[in-house]
Amino acid sequence: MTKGQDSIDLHVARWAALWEGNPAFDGEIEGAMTRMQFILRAKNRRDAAAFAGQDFTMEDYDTLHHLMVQPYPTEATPTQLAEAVGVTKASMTGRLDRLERSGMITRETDSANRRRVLVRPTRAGREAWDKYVHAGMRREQEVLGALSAKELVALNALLRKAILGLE
Amino acid sequence: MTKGQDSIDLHVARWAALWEGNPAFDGEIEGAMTRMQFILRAKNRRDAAAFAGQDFTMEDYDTLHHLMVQPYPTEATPTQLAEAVGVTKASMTGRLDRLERSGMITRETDSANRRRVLVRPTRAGREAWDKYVHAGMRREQEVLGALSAKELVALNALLRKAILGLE
DNA sequence: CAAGAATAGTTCGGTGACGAACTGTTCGTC
DNA sequence: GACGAACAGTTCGTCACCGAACTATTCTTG
Repeated sequence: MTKGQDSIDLHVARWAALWEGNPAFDGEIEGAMTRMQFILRAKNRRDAAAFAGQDFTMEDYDTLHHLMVQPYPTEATPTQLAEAVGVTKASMTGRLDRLERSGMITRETDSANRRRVLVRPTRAGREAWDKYVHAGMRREQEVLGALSAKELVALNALLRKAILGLE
Repeated sequence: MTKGQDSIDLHVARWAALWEGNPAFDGEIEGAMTRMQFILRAKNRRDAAAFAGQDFTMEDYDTLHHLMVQPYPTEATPTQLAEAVGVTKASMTGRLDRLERSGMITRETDSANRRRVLVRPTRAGREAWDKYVHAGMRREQEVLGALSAKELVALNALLRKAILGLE
């Protein structure tokens, strides 16, 4: 690869050639979206490899993780978890079924509002999370490892601005 | 939301509190990854909405799109497409089946290497792509709409650096 | 040049996600 | 305080995806 160019530069250049002179195409937008996708995919591949061939899956960890990091840690409802994780309530039911079956969480109907269900991690759940969280953070740091602390701050500033435009 | 803070700031602050004093946790890394996920999710939701309730699905478009933007446009193998799109070859077989059934592409075994299959868009395929590509770009521009041209360049510079560290 | 390794694509079985429909509970309001 | 709307969670049917096994070619090498 030419120095200073990544594979997405090629992709964008190729596409730009098809759109020559058309102002509707913005290579910087296309590049930014594609690059973010690329980076997240790299992270996901690493995660998948780390959990491959185990009984404790990436989804299990993902759900457990969001449970541990909730505003009121160690307690959340299925709907809250579904939103945090980014899946539907129906999918969350399935995920919680599995976690409950393997003894990682408990489900208890909230006595104050009997429609709600309170999900809590068990001791085994906490331990499973604790076992994997460090390696998970290490993988995240790996994929962004080329950036200095200052650059990371700058990156977050830009991303934050984009998000504020959406919220 | 406090001025200048996005929802991910809250998420990171909450998590940081759990890790107080532990240098293994880096809020900037966590923030950057979570924000990229957030932005791509926003894009994906918009795309899903645009294709909802139609016969022509988001996956159909996705596949067709990568076919049109290949190095040799209008011709690619299933494996190339699978890698470009980010699914397995098995999944790509299914996607191509559907596109072929609906007359968007043709499959022809390469006479020079009869293991390979050459995928090409039909006229209908090109037209379908053309119909959706503009709106798709508009959606991408929407989710990054808060950023100026300069900021987009800066964003790409940072992301590029991260990717070069991975490639 | 024959036999085994590598490659391209497909088939198959299983899993997780989704939207829609359903059950049970609580809220709102007249 | 009764009844319809809203809400929380689950169930159900369908669909796309994945890894592994399989078929058919082509490459390699002794």
